[in-house]
Amino acid sequence: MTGCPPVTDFSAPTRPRPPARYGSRPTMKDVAARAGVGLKTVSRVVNGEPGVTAETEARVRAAIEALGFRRNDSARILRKGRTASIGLVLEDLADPFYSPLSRAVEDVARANGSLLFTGSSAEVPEREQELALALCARRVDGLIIVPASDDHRYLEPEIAAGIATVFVDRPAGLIDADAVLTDNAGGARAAVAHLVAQGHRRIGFVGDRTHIHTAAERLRGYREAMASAGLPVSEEWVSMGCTSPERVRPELERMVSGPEPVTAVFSGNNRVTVTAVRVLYGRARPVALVGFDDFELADLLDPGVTVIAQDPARLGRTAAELLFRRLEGDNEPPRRIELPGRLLVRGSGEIPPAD
Amino acid sequence: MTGCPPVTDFSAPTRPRPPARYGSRPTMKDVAARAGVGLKTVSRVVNGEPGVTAETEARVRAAIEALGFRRNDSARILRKGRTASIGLVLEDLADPFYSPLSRAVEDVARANGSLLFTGSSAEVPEREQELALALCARRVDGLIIVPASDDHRYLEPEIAAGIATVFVDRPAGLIDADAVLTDNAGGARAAVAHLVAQGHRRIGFVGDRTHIHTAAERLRGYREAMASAGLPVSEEWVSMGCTSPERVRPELERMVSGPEPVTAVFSGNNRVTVTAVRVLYGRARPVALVGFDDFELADLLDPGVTVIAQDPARLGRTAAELLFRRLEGDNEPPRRIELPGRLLVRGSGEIPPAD
DNA sequence: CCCTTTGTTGACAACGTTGTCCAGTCCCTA
DNA sequence: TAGGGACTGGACAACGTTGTCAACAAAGGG
Repeated sequence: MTGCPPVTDFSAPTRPRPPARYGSRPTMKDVAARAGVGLKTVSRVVNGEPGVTAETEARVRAAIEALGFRRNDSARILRKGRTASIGLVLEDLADPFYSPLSRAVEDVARANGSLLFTGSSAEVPEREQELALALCARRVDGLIIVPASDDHRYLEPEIAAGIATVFVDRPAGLIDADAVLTDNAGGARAAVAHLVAQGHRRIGFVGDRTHIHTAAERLRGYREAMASAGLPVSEEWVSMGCTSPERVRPELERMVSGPEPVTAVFSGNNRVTVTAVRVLYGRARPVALVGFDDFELADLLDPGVTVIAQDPARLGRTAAELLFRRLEGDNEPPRRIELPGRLLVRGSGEIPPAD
Repeated sequence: MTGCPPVTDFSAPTRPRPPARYGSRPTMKDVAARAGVGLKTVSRVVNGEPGVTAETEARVRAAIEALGFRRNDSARILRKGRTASIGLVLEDLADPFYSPLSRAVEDVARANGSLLFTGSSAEVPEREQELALALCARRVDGLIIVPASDDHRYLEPEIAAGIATVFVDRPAGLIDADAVLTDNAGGARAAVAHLVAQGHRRIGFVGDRTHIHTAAERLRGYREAMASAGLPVSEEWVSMGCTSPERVRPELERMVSGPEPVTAVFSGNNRVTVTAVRVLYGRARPVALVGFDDFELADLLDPGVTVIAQDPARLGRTAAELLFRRLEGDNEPPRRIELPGRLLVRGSGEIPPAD
């Protein structure tokens, strides 16, 4: 963050690195020559295939050790067809929400003997496409994508060619594909119903851009819950497109101090919630708050923040498991799996209406 | 977390997935045949090499489009030697501390035209080795490792064979290799000096297992700062090996209520700090707290938590940049880069001594 | 009109591995 | 001693791409 120069320690020169020529690695042929056996025999030893005398195997292993040989998996992949790797395209690797998700995907991949390519789209549709297609060119066996774009037709040839694809957190656009989502509308309904149950009648909603699927769904849930409680919704209480703290803050100020001030706010995501805490906490007239998405330390604040928690690890695990089922030959039509959200009651959502 | 079954929506069957045979993808040969040109001409078009008529190129492109061809990078890699991919071995993908670090590494990789393999060691040394060697077998061009083991001699043949390797957050064990670290001892000294400056004389330290390099360094910094302030350290005030909240809690209780109670605590990492907040906040006799590592919302608590902040994004960026310099042929002897920590004053570290 | 130059194109080997298939060797039985 | 089975080892092609090099056509100069 700051411009402080790094403290660099040029320690005493030691073993100088060899010139790092790539082709200098020994191959099976070299091992075979050194061990005085055929090429295929080395292959057999390396892959633990049967049909090699203990004595021959020992000779081969000695040669491997001596030369520092390691099998070149690129060549192996080319020959075998399967790459034993999958790709994960996230919206933003730096967002902690995706940490448990990535980890869960990795665990499932590992259990299935696969390595994991990871990349961020940074919410830029072109970058998502570029990344996904680069992974396809590497011939990953499958792809797990948190969409940043609304149009995934570019993946059709890839899917047709057999690259299994599962979307997470948001559904695919314009193609019919597997998706694992949180029940956003249901979660939003639960959040609003909870506030209604505390006696609130004027409830605000602050959310992200409408074209983002999760944001739209949560808005829908909000409206449905208000409607089914028989409560009117003033458009003054709804604010979409709040992508940064600077946009959230004035909207909230307006809602709580207008002619018909809201007594409770339902915030549409993590970032909005944090800003809402900063704005709403410590006001003379307390405002109730329920947020969508849990965040670390939400329970340490005073009062704790009541939220609808998603389970990112479970999203990731479910998606990865579905992916590997597909890779094992499951040819059922595309499936949509919705995981429930959970209401975590911590205090901020239980503040009664001020009037 | 809960055992709720997912709500599965079997939507109407649509385009049934093709049998997903891997070998079914068209190759350059197929494209060449369809376009009525030679193999190499297709290669030229795909790679944007000069020497192809506009008319021929159009024919080739049409064939590519019609067949849904995409270059097989596995084969390309085998032929060219460079994989244009690097590996990142983390201690735990699910730890949010590594999110910005991963992202920074990814950004640098992307800028250098590389893809990123990611994996977690889960702090298990064998798993770190297994993962790192698997990445080497894939012939990644380079490796960035957050060590979980104390012995990295297993990497010597790989490094000798030209796989550039940079360690982050903790140095390599028993080999001489590039490392990018935070100045842990320096940060710890700054933390303790800050508490001393507030008038504290009995300061406790709670840290992770001693064999973890960062924990040991922070302990060293604590002792050095106490010594240079001329303050004695009772061993009652020092507690290492605190890996879980359950172990931290009793240690803290003991320190603040013993015969010589500490008036301030320096907590050795993120997780310890969070537990310390839970234990220490709201006590009748307030205890000052400075933590190593920043965490989200540390400023929202009351009082805000004073910390020594690392800059994980900068750690990642620096390591990745060093790695790519090595890949470009920088053969200088291994380097150790230490980045400074920053003291963020928020309140908890400025509580004066209670007595 | 022939020779050279320039520009376009394709045949072929190579990258390092694995699958197929055949040739030995050994031992056992007839 | 010959024949057969079981086991071990190796030659060779193939995976899909790119680098090398040579062939060929068109164009330009003498």
